[in-house]
Amino acid sequence: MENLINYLLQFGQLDRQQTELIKSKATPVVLKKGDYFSEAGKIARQVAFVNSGILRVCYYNNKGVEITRYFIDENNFAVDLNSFTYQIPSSEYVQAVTDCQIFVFSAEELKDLSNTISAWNDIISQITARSLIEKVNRISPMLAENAKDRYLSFLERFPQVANRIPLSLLASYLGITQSSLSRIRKTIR
Amino acid sequence: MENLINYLLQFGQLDRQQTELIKSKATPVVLKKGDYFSEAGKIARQVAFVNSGILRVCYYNNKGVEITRYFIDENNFAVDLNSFTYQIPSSEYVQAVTDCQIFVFSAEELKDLSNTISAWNDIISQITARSLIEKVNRISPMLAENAKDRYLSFLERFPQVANRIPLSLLASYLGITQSSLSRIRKTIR
DNA sequence: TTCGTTTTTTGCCATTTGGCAAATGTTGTC
DNA sequence: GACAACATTTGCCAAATGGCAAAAAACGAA
Repeated sequence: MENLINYLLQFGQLDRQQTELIKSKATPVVLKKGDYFSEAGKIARQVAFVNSGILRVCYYNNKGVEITRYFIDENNFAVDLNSFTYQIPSSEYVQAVTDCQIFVFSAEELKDLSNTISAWNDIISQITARSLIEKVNRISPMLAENAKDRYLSFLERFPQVANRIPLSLLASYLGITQSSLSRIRKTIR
Repeated sequence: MENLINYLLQFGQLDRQQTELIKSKATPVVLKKGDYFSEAGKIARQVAFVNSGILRVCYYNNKGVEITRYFIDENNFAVDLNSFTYQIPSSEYVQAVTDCQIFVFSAEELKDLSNTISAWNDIISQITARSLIEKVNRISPMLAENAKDRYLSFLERFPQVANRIPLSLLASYLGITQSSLSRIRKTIR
């Protein structure tokens, strides 16, 4: 769980006792490709830290088409914030794109950590803000780009992700059809 | 400043003394259409609460084209979070789209509030998270929609904004050219 | 009102992307 | 290896959007 601890230490000080406590609360879980970590319609009761593998967040739009909102790769937290924070039913799925190892925290465990570790809330809100800012910064420029540039930007930013996910999901993330993405790939080779 | 106080009260309890303190820290500022609240290259040192009018956040992409990332209308905070939080030079502009009245807080004033009002940090991180989630939720589905649907969604969500901003800026927000947006409008009338 | 400036609309054509279905390629299992 | 299941590529054509420049409309100042 060193990845998790190192990640947290970026955002604040934690002594040995505190990191041990955090480790003791983290439950390792293995997800097989295709498994869901959380599902639309249910209330998210857990937070995950991705230790290895790739998750994606997706939903079905009003035309019934499945849309991939974003991918979550190693050393990032995955949580349906809306659902988890306000304990309301989720509108999206969190699914394993590859086999994954994740560390799971329940709401109660997080509460315990919050009560025991004074810096915890601050660390968590920093992580929350940073990861949301990242999402906005990632998605926002895409609107102004054409499909090819969106694909190239993705390759540049996530070279290690692009070749581990099926083309259909990447196309859905980029907001284009898979045939278009396939054609774009051809023009690049 | 009742708008500001009511907005804050959504996120936590504040007694009379605390709300008076907050009001005493807020500096009213008037921006004329076109004025900048903050600029790329500079470090954001202030946070604004929009009391009336509309701001927009924009930047120039690698082709030199001006892109409008989002609009901020009444009863929302405006801040370049990246720049303000980490005190690094900003990469974007915050500009008044219409004449605006805003209430401004400096970093020092916020610090004072944080030191005096125990609930303050919690309120601020809730506001931060909620407004970021909103941005993500707003932008994210747009990628999967065509231009007409993006426009219709915008109208539905911000009917009171659409007719106060120039078509060119809205087009840039929607990720299309202004001629396209003009044509889309025609098909709707 | 009138003139000059800015914003929006329109025409024309090129380019991009989508839709659909068939063909091809890939992978894992027996 | 042979097969089934799944993923990717391709062909064909239609629809959506862009680029550019001119026309029309709206706006603001004198």
